[in-house]
Amino acid sequence: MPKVVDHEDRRQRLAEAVWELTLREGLEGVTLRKVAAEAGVSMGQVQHYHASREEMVRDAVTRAVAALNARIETSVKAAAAGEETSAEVILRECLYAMLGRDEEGARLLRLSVAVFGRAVSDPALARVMAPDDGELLDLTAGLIAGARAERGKQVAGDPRVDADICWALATGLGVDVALGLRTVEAAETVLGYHLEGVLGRE
Amino acid sequence: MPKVVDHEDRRQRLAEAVWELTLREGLEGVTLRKVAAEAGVSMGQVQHYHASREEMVRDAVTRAVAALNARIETSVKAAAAGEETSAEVILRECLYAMLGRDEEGARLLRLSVAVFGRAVSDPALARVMAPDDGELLDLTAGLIAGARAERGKQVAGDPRVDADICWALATGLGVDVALGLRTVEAAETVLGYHLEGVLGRE
DNA sequence: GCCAATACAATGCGCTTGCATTGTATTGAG
DNA sequence: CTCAATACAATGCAAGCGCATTGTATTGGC
Repeated sequence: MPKVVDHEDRRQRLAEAVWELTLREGLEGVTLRKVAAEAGVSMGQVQHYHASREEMVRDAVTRAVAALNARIETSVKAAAAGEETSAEVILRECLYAMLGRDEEGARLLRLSVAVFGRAVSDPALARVMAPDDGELLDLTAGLIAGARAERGKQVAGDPRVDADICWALATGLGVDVALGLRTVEAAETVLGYHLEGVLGRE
Repeated sequence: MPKVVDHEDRRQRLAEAVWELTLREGLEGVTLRKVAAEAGVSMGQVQHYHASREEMVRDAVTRAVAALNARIETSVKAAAAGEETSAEVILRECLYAMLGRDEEGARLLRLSVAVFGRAVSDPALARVMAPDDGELLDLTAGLIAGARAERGKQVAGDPRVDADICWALATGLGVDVALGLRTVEAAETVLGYHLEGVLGRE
């Protein structure tokens, strides 16, 4: 009976306004009025789609996490579909995706770090940011094992722990990149150096 | 001519109140009134010592960074003064200090991550958080070279890059610990595993 | 055509915020 | 003792906040 609108589209637009504001002014700078202005809608509409500011932010963060996961998945598929379908290429592509090479990646990376900060004192947010239950780790461990086999070098070490380290290292480098303490290229070089050690130096 | 008070002590107490509030409610929860209440002083005193909220927060963060550096230095000296003065022991002690083993360390770690989040959209804060200009990296690189020599194993790799990786990894693990996604013990295990690879597996 | 449900828009309220202002108590120099 | 500088304490204020409320325009079912 009502005016028919695309709810998902509305929420996504609001979420993107929250992202933009968070990047520009931090999570504390996200207010109902500013989000409305940023999205170019009335404050009434914002309230209509979110019961409270807190819920609005949570929705925006949830969507950001989903977008980040989607990007990793996409980059893996893109690498796997290329002519070079070696495990090593996929592994690199997958890890580098976390360092914010392109613009959207950089935005999501900086957004993640901004949310990390708030999640320290907000368990609800921390839960939203929590990584997948080992699925990604399994995938990465498989890629590491595969890449080692490709190189034909014998390397001691549990692939799962090595995968864990790779992601933790990517996180640490990502923080530096997000804060402007390191360029993306420098971070990729460091991560590449580490991978050489993990896969067995040629 | 005036009433004589210890300015440094006043500022330090206010800074600690800011820390506590940041940990409990995030940086956005730090207000003049709350800081005054937390420190058990009047709001007038807070204003007397800080021209603005922003300057107050910056001072508190600066003091936190200094405290963190002091802790690393202390742990290095403590390790060097012990009976086991091997480079490897010092190296481990130094890196583990970043993971928040004791209570104060954990507080400073969580505080750092909280500030990271704000620093993404606040260059002035990012500058305050910026690490020392390679001094720490040089020290760590020296310890890595020393530890390798102790083990008597030939390991390929530039100690400086390896040191860089160690700290970036510690940062990544620290974020996980701060968010409660990893226990301190688990983080230490992972870091220890990485060090085995860096120093040459026995 | 009517009705009820939806999707907003507009306004208002109570509260909190950073900060300015003003008043006052304390001190050491002269 | 006087005086001026310091160290607060107390209060006030405009702005901005989240949220509640109310009004209105649009739609599809009957």
